[in-house]
Amino acid sequence: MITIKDVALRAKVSISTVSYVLSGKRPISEKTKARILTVMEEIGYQPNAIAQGLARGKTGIIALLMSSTKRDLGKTELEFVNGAAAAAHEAGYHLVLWTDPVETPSKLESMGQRGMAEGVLLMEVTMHDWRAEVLTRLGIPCAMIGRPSNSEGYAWVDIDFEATVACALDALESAGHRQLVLINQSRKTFDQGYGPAVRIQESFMHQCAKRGLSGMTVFCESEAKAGLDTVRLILKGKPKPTALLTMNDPALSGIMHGIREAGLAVPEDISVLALLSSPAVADCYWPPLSTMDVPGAELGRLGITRLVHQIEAEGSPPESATMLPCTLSLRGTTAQRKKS
Amino acid sequence: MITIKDVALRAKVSISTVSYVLSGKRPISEKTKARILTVMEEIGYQPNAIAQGLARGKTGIIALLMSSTKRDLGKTELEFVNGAAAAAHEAGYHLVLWTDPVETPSKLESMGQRGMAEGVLLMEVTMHDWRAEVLTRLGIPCAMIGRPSNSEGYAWVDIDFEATVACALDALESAGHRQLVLINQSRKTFDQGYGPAVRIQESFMHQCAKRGLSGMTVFCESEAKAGLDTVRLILKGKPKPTALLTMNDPALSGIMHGIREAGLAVPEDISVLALLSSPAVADCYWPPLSTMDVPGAELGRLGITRLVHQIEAEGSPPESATMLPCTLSLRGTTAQRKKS
DNA sequence: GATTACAGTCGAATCGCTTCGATGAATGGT
DNA sequence: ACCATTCATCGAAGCGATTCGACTGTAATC
Repeated sequence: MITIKDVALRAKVSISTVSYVLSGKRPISEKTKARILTVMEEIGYQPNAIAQGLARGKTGIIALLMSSTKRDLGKTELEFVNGAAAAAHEAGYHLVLWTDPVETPSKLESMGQRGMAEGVLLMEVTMHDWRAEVLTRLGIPCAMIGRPSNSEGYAWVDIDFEATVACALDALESAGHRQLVLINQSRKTFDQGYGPAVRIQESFMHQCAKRGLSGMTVFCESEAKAGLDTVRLILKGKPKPTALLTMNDPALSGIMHGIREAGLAVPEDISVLALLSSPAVADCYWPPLSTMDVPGAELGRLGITRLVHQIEAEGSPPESATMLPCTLSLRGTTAQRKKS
Repeated sequence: MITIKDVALRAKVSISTVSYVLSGKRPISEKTKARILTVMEEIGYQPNAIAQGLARGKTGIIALLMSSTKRDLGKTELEFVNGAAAAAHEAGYHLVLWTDPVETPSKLESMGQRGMAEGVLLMEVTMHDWRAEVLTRLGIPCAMIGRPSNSEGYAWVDIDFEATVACALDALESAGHRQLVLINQSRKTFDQGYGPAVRIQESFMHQCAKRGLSGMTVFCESEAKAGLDTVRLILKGKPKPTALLTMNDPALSGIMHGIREAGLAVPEDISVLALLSSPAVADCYWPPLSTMDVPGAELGRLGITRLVHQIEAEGSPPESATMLPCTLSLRGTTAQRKKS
């Protein structure tokens, strides 16, 4: 391994001088600087990141903590990761993946206190998530993608669920729809306090009431079969909905099939709008789904930005929390309500 | 920060004794050991990973190098990551994501030589990938998911394309299909030497010839619209295929739609088998797609296993390279050829 | 012409831990 | 009773950087 010592020896200067050339924290004459730089080039010197980490007490590593409950990442989570990785890189940090489930505070402590990561970005945050609290107590900077019910004083970014629902309802309402059903994720997911499931449902109920729309919600396991069953039940019900909002990508195929099975056409007889989905999913269907797309990459980026702020401006309060709305993409599954 | 020194002071032993308790590399009396362990517990000591890394010259970090060409990961790549992350954790390593594009050897060198990662796992390997070569020259252990044309002497795991194609053709042939078309990815992807695109096509042509099947191949951009165009062209052609094999998930929706548009029913009139796909994608369609699923997670795990072997058994030759076949899932888009 | 001020450089301490060699005490064989 | 082991422990030297204080000239100030 080529060390700073080799450079110093060969350039006939002291180690510290080499270091100052690198950091620029003290003036070094142009002549010396040029000589040192040349030597570095010649012997291919690269400062050792670990040693730097030890010496200056910062490692340049950010941990991405995923899966408090779920084991695998989905398409959307993946976008968080992509966005976060890009942003971390731009901010000069490495991103390490912590995928091991963190069930207990002490486990989190043992991961955090080992000094590898300067900060932690939390994903899949639930309503009663304790991780940010534990980390903060340990003095480890952290930020969240998503937020717990008590998010006061923490750094986070999240989807603006209220705005997302508002946007979805605007579109549907102006197309004449009055009878709506929201197909949420499973009851279990909801009860576990999964933020999107809880907040979308809350906003939906609240806004339907305010607008005088008939809005029902149902839970549905995340798989095609469950979607089929759910939709059968819905279409058997009394006031048939003219539009379905879904929060459950894995169930979509069953849902779409169930609708057709009932002899209904999409979007002529019934509209379908997938919330918190993505273009990639939308394009799997025919007609392509109308969706409200999660700004995954942006959330990832923003999460890192917030975290880096926490790390570098220690002491100062977190930057203002940010909520990003999903963007509406009307494709082929939404239409004006049929005058029947 | 609580250091080993604090533990030593409080337990009235030397620093080295504490270290030996932790590593077990020298015998320590039960009494002393117990006392030290107690102190650690009391003051909540956690060894500093960075300092350990510096001192023993190994960091416990593995880098996952993605996106030499593509910018974002897809579903399958995602599974690699998941599998790799899990395996890395089990082997006691951290996984850091290197997402910045590595266009030049020197860029790779500068990343690698900084001593942060002990080894590198390469993803999205193309036929003429130079990264493994560069890393090997630098003495940095590496392994690949996928393989270049000259894979001799490197550690890699890959899909067994030959077996995958064989399995697919077995299924189709025994269902009476003789006229096949393979819809590959784009010509550009193929020309860039993307392994799966090249090898599947090779195997397909070769095996069709051997079996006396009529096998054509076409390129198709990775988007729904291109799929539609491609399928229109195919169905206009002379000897109409009775089965389509696809290697292009993003184009699938267009392909499926194009078939229906031509008045054909799947699977009655024409079978569709998606190669290198996944259940999640299959379930988006109706009927659910028959697929050959990539064992993504296993490949990720195996890649890490190979890499860890490289790291820990330095000098010894790489373990035998492994190829895993995709598994056939017959769902709703394949059927016996219609006797017309 | 003595004084102050920097620019430019060096040496040594430090970060938290591992590990080698040395030391002293206890054990065992004869 | 003596020498050779083995056990348990300590001190000190790294690992590869950063950074503080000190030192040496040379230029500017009064």
